[in-house]
Amino acid sequence: MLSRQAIAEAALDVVDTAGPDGLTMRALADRLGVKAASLYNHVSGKDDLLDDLAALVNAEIDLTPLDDPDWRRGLARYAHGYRAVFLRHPNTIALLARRRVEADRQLLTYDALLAALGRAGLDPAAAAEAAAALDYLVLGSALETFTAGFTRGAAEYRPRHPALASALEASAARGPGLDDRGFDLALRLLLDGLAARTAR
Amino acid sequence: MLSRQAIAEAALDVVDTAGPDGLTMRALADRLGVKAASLYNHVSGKDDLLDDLAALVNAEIDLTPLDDPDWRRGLARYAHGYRAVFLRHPNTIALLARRRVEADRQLLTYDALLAALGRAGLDPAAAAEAAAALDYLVLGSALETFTAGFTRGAAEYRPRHPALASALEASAARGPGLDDRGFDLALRLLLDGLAARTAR
DNA sequence: ACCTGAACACCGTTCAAGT
DNA sequence: ACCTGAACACCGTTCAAGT
Repeated sequence: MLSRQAIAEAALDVVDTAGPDGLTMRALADRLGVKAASLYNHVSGKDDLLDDLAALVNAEIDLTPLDDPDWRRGLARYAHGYRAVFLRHPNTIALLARRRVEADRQLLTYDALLAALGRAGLDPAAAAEAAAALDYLVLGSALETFTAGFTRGAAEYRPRHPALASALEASAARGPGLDDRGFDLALRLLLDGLAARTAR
Repeated sequence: MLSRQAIAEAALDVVDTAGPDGLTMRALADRLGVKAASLYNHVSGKDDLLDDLAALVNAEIDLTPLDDPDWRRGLARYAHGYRAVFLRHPNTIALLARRRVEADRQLLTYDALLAALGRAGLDPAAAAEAAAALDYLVLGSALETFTAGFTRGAAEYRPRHPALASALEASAARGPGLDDRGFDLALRLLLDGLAARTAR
């Protein structure tokens, strides 16, 4: 009944609902109807569990857009899908950040991305830089959610931080989704720039 | 002797040397030559302490480049300085991510950035998107350090992940600093794109 | 082979007691 | 006003004991 797979899935559930700090071995065991000590028959410790969790989240990333013959459209779709995964599981980011890339699935993801960048016309060194840039953008946008940081209304910021107030106000007038628009803007400019480079 | 300021500075020291998990109230008190319970005379709890820590790290960001009459150069320098701060304190990122922006100094930072983007010719809504994009890039690049994730050599990746192996190999031939180059690339393309927009 | 109870050294936090 | 010792409910992890 209990298995690495089942444990990882339950862990993702717990993190999604209870936050990064809510993922304790005891809470996880509870969700699985078992005692904390039992988990150690299947994972060597919490660190090992987090590796499984990273693999599980990574497996949700759709790689098929990378096969799109229109590489620009493919990369845009891939990046959006990549970001959507972490927006679905925002609590995992702080938990999984700065871990080494070891899961097979994760290596596969980077390999597919780099291959796609190569087919787009970038040499391997340039592809590495572009992949890093894409990674930064996706993870940064999922990590930070610019908007959520500002808890007060524009009017409250106005007296002491007028540029901030105007920006939040003007952005709200365009509707919600400043984070999405900021990401789209950066992604578009990045892909524009890459297209200009491959054209040369 | 003991003060919020002294506690926050000691906390940054502890985080830098002992990692995010190493920052415990007991370890922090130890470094200050005091008992853990004493800290609660100055901060209301660990969460309060992390707010101070966020403000302290944010205060290291140099805002003077934003006054540069050459806005493109100014934004580039600001972004590099911003990133340098988090590269100096990488352990703080996972700790401070996804917290609301409440410290005065942090609000000031965003206000100054948005004002600079306004002077560059962006309307407030566009400035907000550009600021978000810059934020994503800086935090993502500081969070992830693309290179550090791959612990094995290119040769080891080759059989199963050839594009990854080639990219790592070609990048290493250009010298270390793939993370810096990836960030520089994304920043350049982003600023190029913004310049094209303000020109219109 | 796998689950459990009990124990270990650790957390954050509270609070009465000291000075 | 501020520091301390002791205690609380919690951690991750180990291990002998059960089945």
